[in-house]
Amino acid sequence: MRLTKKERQSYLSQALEQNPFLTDEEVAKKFHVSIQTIRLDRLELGIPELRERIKHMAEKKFDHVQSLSPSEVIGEVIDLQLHKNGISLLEIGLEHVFERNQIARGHILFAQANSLAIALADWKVALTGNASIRFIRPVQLGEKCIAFATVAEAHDSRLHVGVQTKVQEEIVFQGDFEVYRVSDDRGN
Amino acid sequence: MRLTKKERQSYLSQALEQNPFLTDEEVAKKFHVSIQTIRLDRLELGIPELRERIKHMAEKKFDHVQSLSPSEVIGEVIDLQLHKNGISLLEIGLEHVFERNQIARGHILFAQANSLAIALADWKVALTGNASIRFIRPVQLGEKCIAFATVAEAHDSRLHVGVQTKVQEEIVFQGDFEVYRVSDDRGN
DNA sequence: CTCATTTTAATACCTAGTCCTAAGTGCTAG
DNA sequence: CTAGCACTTAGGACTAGGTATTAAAATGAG
Repeated sequence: MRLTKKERQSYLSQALEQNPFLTDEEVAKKFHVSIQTIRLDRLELGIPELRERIKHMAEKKFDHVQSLSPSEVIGEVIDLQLHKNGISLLEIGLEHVFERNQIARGHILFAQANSLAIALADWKVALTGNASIRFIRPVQLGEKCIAFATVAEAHDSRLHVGVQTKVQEEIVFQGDFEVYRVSDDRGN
Repeated sequence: MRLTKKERQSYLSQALEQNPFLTDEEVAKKFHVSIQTIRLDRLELGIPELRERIKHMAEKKFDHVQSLSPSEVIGEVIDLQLHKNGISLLEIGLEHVFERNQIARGHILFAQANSLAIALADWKVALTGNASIRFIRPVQLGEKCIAFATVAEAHDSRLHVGVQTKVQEEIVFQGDFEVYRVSDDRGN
């Protein structure tokens, strides 16, 4: 016997995570055991069969594509009063962090704040002009960031928005954004 | 007979595009024809079976996730002298722009500059502290952004980096980043 | 040696198909 | 009216990649 049951099962879940397209037969050969053993393993580990795995992936992708294109909205706007204030929520996931240390990349927090600031402007086309920002403490994987934006100054075609992002009452990010309006067909 | 063959086939491809998870049986009921008819239709239209459709979707998603996690590297670093200067290239694609007007979202340019600034620091863990930035002109879909970063000040654990992003000699973005070092196990 | 765990085997069944042959339906042109 | 054609439906055989169940081996530990 090569591996113990536990070892095999741990390798199995790894392998399927890395390549979900493997059939039971293929992994069975890899581990030099019978198909049935692999199936028992999957059963115990609660890993669904190939087709279900694939289906779930496809469903996720489908949801994703339907709901938000990757860069379109970072964070979920949960409250918004145009030209006044807004709140956006973002849970830091694996796709947001440095692999090495599980700390959220700066531009993710920036993107959340920036998106919110732009959403505050009730203009067809709004862009960011200047911004000055401060990353106060690193944000870890899994933390929920709540960005609070308030309009400090409002002009015809310019908005000054202050954004504070907190994790559990603790400020982690602060930024001032100057958002300006574009006259539709390109402008500025 | 409800629909002609052509009509049915056109609705069929539409329906499957909109919801690729439909089985032949389900659409057969929808169109009040037999399963065989639907299968003939798919054959003629070159539409693969449910499982293949789903698999292809999953594969696409998989490729995506494998190649670049959306936030990991924004822009391609083409030149880098640690603690001195660096250059990064980014071609604005569909995934970077507002749908409405094909202008690159601010945080994309920020992300490119931020990634480059952090790459300049030869530290295991480097994070952005403060930054002040200026979006000088909107960047359109398809434009190639070249970010030039130079270190203005270098201390033990802090780096001041200036970044200028240009599209064909024209400055579109400017930022000053303060990058700081973290003593490995979390720190700061 | 014996007992429990682990592994393998064998069988029936499932879904969502493919591929193939055959037969039925509806309409049109001679 | 009927032969011919396009279209539709039906049926059977086979497929992959399983589930679920039962049963028999193999193996290791006490």
